[in-house]
Amino acid sequence: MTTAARPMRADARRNYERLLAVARDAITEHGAEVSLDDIARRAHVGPGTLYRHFPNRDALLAAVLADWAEELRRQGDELVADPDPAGALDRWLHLLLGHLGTYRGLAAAILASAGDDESALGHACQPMHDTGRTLVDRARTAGTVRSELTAADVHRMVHGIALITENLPDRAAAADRMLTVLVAGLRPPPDAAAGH
Amino acid sequence: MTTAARPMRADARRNYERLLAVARDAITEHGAEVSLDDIARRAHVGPGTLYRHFPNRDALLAAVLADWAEELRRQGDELVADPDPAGALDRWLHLLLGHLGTYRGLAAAILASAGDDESALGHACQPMHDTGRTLVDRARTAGTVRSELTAADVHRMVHGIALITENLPDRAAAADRMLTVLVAGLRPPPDAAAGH
DNA sequence: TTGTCAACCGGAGACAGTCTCCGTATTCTG
DNA sequence: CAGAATACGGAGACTGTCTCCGGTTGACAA
Repeated sequence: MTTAARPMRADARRNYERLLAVARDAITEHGAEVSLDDIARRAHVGPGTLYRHFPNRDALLAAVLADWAEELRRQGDELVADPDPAGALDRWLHLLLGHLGTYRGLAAAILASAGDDESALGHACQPMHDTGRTLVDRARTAGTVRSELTAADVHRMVHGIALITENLPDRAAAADRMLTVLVAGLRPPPDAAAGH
Repeated sequence: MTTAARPMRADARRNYERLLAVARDAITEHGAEVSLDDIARRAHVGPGTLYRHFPNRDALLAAVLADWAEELRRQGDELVADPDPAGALDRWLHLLLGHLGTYRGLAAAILASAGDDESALGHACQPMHDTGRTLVDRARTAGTVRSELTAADVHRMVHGIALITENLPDRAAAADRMLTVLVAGLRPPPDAAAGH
């Protein structure tokens, strides 16, 4: 309909794959803010070639994260099928936080791209946001999440935890402590349903 | 002892003041990541002059934030004097979050400088961190904050909230919702002291 | 195989930002 | 007012982003 007018030329496909592989390594090693020209150099390709295949950093990130996002979507779908709203949400938040720790700078990039229709990364993360919305909404309906909270609020907070812990020496432990606080704080205050 | 070998030369003092004033405006308008060369230009001063007075962005930020930090310290001291540990901490976190919203990029800058002895900004924020530590420690001792949490954890989370809300259209409201979650989540689980 | 052309490559270079070096200018001091 | 101490400022080195376009390569038909 819109794309795939013709299969890629062989050299183009080669370069595309090579760039993707190099980018994955570079981002693993140096975080999501690694120099793009550097990736091009490491892939033995001119900057023009990189920018032709990936118009901007977001697009490259989105391509690198394709599997990542797919895995998250899959696991999210399982949780959506889980009959326990509170437990499923809890596990989802842990899952999400773990995934956000995969690369440095990832949470910041996703946060910045959220809600931007132009952003390839934003598009790539849509399933993730959808899953979150489903789980949060369901939990709120079940009364295990404060009524005033948006699904976006909750996701944003998880991203925030990833953000503020990513340079800590005891990252995982600190992130865990904070997520515990978040999960506990999500619940409505005990006397919320009592009054009136 | 260490500093103030001699009063500043008149032209130096003039430039210093002018840079500070221009920087305050620029940061208010464009956030903490505004171009330093641009600040120099606006102050009708060469980049060299700016960098002589403020060796790096942190130093400039620290100077701009001097009043800000002092005000926070003052209000923090009042809260330290408050006999109610839980209430004082609650008010402190609100206060802190409000202050962190003063300039865009502020929370990120402070977060990055925290625990760096070389950083002028880190040094400028020391009183803020001290106040936080006092209030959190006291509240934890009083049993209104989970025992596993560090004062740094709590501060970091407030910074996180500032960070993730700073570009939202309904910043203040979202920040409020999230701080409510944080404050609620800080409390130990109801059955924590019961068992055993 | 060869010719043709659309598709693709790569790198020069424009632009913006950080930060330094050092010849020149200004201020202070006696 | 002269000399010394201090400060100025801008050229420019460096890094990173991103574009433009002359030259090259691969796909396909003849």
